[in-house]
Amino acid sequence: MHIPEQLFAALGHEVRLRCLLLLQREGELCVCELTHGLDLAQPTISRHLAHLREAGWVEDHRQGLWVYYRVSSRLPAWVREVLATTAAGIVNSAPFAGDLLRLGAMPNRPGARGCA
Amino acid sequence: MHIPEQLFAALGHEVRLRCLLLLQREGELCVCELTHGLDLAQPTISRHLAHLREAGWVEDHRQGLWVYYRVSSRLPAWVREVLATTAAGIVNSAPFAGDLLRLGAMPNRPGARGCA
DNA sequence: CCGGAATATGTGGCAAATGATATATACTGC
DNA sequence: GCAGTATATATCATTTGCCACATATTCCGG
Repeated sequence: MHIPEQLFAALGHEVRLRCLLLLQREGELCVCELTHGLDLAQPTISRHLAHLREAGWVEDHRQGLWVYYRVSSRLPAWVREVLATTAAGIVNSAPFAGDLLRLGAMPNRPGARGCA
Repeated sequence: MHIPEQLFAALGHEVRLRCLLLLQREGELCVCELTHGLDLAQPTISRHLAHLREAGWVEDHRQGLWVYYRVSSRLPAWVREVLATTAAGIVNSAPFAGDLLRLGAMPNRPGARGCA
């Protein structure tokens, strides 16, 4: 859909904004990484990811047991620019900076490194 | 306040986004100009302007009978950039383009031209 | 002080978002 | 097919947001 006010409505919730910031920075993350990074219950993360998915801001693809999310590849240029500007503007403040630290310190991350 | 998710939540409503876009383009507008541009009831506009004011997006000042609103001068640089990017991205699509046209065609506009 | 114009706020009802918890689904390895 | 892990969805209670309408407030001119 990509309706402008729906973009901001989606960003207008702390959990979704934190998720999108991590995805914008890391490129692609599975649900358990987001759950660990934000330190929230898994259903909470899944619900907000579903919200972002239905609004068209993220895409998901399953890979075995894990479902990976990333910022949608079909966004208008101005939307990508808004996301990038926002990420740069808030990445060093709470709670976003802490999310990145927690994610970086997460043990047994799945993915390319084959730790799981 | 300028808490990121509160800023975005304020934009997450069509009426408020349309108001903010007109303000971003025109610099300063009174309530009756916004009411005419969006073609909505005055209490609707006032209510959403109050929402934007409380979120920190706009400032108002009274000048006689009219109350003028403008984009707040104390927004962080990245927020102003998000707003400018958004405005440029959506200004040519509905309903935003129509709002600008209606505002431009409004008769008896108050302000510097002293028409009222 | 009074009437009228511009703007703001109060109220009631209702739809939608949220949070916490429980449960269902999808996949892997055996 | 079974057990276990990862993820998604259902449910319920609560809160929040919104709309339409009525009314209040602020200000100006006379």
